Amino acid sequence: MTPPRVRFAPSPTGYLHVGGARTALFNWLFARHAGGTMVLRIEDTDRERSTESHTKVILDGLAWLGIDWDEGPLFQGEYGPRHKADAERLLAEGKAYRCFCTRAELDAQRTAAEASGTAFRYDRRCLRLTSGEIQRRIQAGDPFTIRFLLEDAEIAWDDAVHGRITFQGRDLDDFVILRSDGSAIYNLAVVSDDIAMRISHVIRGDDHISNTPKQIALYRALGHDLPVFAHVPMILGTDGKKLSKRHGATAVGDYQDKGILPAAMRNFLALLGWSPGGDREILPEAEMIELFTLDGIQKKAAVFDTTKLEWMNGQYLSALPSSELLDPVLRQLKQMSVDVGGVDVRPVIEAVKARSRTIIDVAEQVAVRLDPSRAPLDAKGEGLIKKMGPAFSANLRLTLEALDAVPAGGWTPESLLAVLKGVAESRGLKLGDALQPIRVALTGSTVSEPVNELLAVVGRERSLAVLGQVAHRWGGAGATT
RNA sequence: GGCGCUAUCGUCUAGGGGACUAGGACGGGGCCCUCUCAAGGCCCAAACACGGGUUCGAAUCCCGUUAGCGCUACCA
Repeated sequence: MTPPRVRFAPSPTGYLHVGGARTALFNWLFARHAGGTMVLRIEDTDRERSTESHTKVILDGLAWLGIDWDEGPLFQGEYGPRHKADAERLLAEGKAYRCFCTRAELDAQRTAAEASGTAFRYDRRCLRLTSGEIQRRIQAGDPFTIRFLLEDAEIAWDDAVHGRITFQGRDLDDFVILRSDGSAIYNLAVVSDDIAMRISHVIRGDDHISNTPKQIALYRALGHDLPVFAHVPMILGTDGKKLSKRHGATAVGDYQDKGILPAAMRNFLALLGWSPGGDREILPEAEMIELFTLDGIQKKAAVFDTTKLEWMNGQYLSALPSSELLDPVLRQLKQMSVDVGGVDVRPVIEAVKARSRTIIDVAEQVAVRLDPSRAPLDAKGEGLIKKMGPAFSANLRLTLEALDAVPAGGWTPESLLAVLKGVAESRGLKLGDALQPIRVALTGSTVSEPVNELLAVVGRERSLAVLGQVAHRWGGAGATT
């Protein structure tokens, strides 16, 4: 069997949406699995809405997700002459005809059809034009489109995900393939390009199912074999409607900004509408490629569940070594305008990543622990202290005294734990009661890594300084509340 | 309206005639672990849309109903 050729063909009229990203991913997975070729084709024929910056965003988004391609980016706009030639060939062969109907006339027919409750179908009035009349109108400079002459026959195909899908020719009409300005309409452009690029498998969104019979007719009229069609389900918002801006983040870039790891995003997207079978959830790239097949694709639309994405991101975060998290975390810190000086943040990332779901979470916790310009406690932290009552300052003073006596060389998680346990024991305190004030003072939160590790990561000097400040400022206040 | 697609826990899904008292994961609840939280472990609640067939037997096959979604442009 010859290796398959697939394509991802976005139009640069907006950002790379998660739906498009997933379509790209499925194409890529399929190509890589089968040792085939992935073509990237930018469908920029809608000049009004297409922009170069959108193209760049799409390319960046794919790169971020780790989706690469073997040919392209090819720009559909450059193939106008071939599209036109194809249309003219169909015209010459009597498989298409000129239509002089104006937009206004067509609209009128459409509204009339709607009013009478029947489906609009072009009535082929221009097909009945005599050749003399056609010549006269061409000479007169009347604008015309080219319409495909659709045979009244059944059109069916075996979709790789849906099985057999059948349309009746009588439900379709003679659709326009070439605009009056000589540019191709989508259906022609796609077929012309897919033929020229020898695409063997068309993997695209469900919403293209109704275009497919028209495209099949075009393939046949142009004298070419059909590719395999695989129509993948849509991605929906939590309300079951097609995913759109009002659902919040829908662009791949939004998730990058939210601190999602590309590997997690890719894994999550792959599982939206595809399953390797069984209970597998976390799939490394190589395994995904190995396991990917078209018949693992779901027929049903899937709801995009951000919570599960974040869970999955957390899984990747915990599993990844801190060295690999370093760059994205530093980038995030920079964006937060946090300067930690020359300090190596990797140990902090290591200490903190298990409790994080996003890179932003990690960066924030790094900042809390290392940012020298950060005030010891915010309002939330003060509130926590108040809630803890007089015990807070009393216990903090006890542990601080002990910590102060720890030499720099002994400032390790192990010996810190021993010291702290010693204090608690000798004072008859529960370990938690002894440690929680330190945690709150250092992080302004009741949640963190184990306190001994926290102290180690923050460092002796900074720990003692912050603890001292807090003890001083809250020494009396805690007791009075 | 017409045409098409779809239908398993709230969500992502496993399942492709008997292995189903329907499995896993997210989320929710509980317990264990524990200096807090997370992770981890254990447990609980939670679904085959409905109605007909076919069959000894149906979540699985067929038909219908209902619902949702998509398309219905000189957009892609």
